[in-house]
Amino acid sequence: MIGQQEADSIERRSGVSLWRQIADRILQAIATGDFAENAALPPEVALAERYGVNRHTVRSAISALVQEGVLRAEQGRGTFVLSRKRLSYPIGARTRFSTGLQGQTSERHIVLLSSSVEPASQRVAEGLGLTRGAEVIRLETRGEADGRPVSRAAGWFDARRFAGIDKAMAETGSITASLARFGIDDYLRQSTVLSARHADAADLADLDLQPGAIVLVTVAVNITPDGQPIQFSESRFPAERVELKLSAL
Amino acid sequence: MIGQQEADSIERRSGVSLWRQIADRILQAIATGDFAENAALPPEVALAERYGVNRHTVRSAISALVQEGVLRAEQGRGTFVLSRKRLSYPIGARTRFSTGLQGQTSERHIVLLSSSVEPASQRVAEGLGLTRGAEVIRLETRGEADGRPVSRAAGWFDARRFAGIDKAMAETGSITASLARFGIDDYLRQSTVLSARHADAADLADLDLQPGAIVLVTVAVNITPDGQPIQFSESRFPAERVELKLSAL
DNA sequence: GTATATTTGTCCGTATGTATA
DNA sequence: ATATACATACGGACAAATATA
Repeated sequence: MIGQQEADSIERRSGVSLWRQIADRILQAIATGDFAENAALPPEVALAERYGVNRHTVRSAISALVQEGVLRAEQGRGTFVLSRKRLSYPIGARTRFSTGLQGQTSERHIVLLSSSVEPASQRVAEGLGLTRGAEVIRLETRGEADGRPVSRAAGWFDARRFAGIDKAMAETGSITASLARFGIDDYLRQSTVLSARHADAADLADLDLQPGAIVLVTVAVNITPDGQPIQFSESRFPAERVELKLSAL
Repeated sequence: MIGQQEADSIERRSGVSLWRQIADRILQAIATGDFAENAALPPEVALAERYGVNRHTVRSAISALVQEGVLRAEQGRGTFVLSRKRLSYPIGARTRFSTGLQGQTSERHIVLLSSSVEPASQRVAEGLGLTRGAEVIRLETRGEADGRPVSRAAGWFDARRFAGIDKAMAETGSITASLARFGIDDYLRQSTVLSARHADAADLADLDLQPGAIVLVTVAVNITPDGQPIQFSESRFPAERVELKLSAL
């Protein structure tokens, strides 16, 4: 026999593009365990030879699977099979970062990335019941669990009522604890709007994602039990690592 | 002057790849209105000449923007700028398709695509409080608004309690009306788990999407007011057309 | 620490296929 | 039918990041 022929070989002019056939073969290999989770795929040139195509054709297949969140390619290192387990992040009347992930991770915390004072944009002003342009404090945070980023959030607060919350946040590492310093013992989620999109450049950097990754985006308003809006927020979650579990609001 | 030089020309060996620079230029052109919504972009060869690169480099840029949900390429026709308005689909204690979209669309309805009887899988059985393998009726539906698909759902019901719900659904075009025939006047959303992923081949066909599109996925259980589970469902929403608005559960 | 090899990323050019106008 | 425009595939060259000797 001259030349190894695989049982389920790729076919030219079959109506299905070569790169798609190769991508499906790789998916199959992952499903059957031929390529284990977190394991490195053979180099592109090796795959090209195995499937009898040009390296660029293999690259198209890999590129598609990177987009689909199955693989991760790292220049100079290799291409790896991603793991598929997700954290379940609860969203409900009392959405809190740390307590929500309890039991799912051995460690979790919030890092304050930056804070600033700025005039309220239209949507922030609406959410907080302020006039547009009123001063608000903006806190940029990242949530991490077991060393991996699981959320990236911007929170806005009325600068007059919550002057110094940036300092409180830096010291406590907790929104809940920071609000407590201002006499807020309890707060509720008033509204949440949820969407999904591809990660932009900032998301990629903040959440350590690969181009093509998906982020879940929540835009929310928190209020006191008696109905005063206290926080407007936009959060982004890497869809490959997090799912959102809606509980009673 | 030999050769037109644009003010903000693309730069080689600037650290940013040519295709990314071109993608950003296209984004900018859309933002400034140079390329209007739903308008066709110039052909690839024209863009290649405009930016002084090979056609493949333009293709890389376009490909990235298609992935990002900004453009839509149609073989033989052209490449088009997508519109960015989204429907806001409410999810809450009483999530209903038709009433939820009222006011946002002039027309909306549910199409029953298929129905079948099958043994309950593990997760369906758990959701409905049945034993695994118990007979369940599965309804496949698509929600459409103003002629465009906005959701694709599979719903499972206990086959003994809801025998004939497939027929009811075909006649009424409404889950709520169908359940009413079985004496269910009201039902509540017990749980919802939300995730996002790239559309697979079935999603692309069902929802009329382009490869690389994102779908929001909800897995939910509906119960009667006294707590009996009646429906397990998995719904997929095209993220480019729908956002989810969480209301009180 | 440095050179070398490995591996993925970018860009070009060419040819051909396929869908649409 | 013909032309247009996007899609696929190949081949080559070099750059950039990483791993290894």
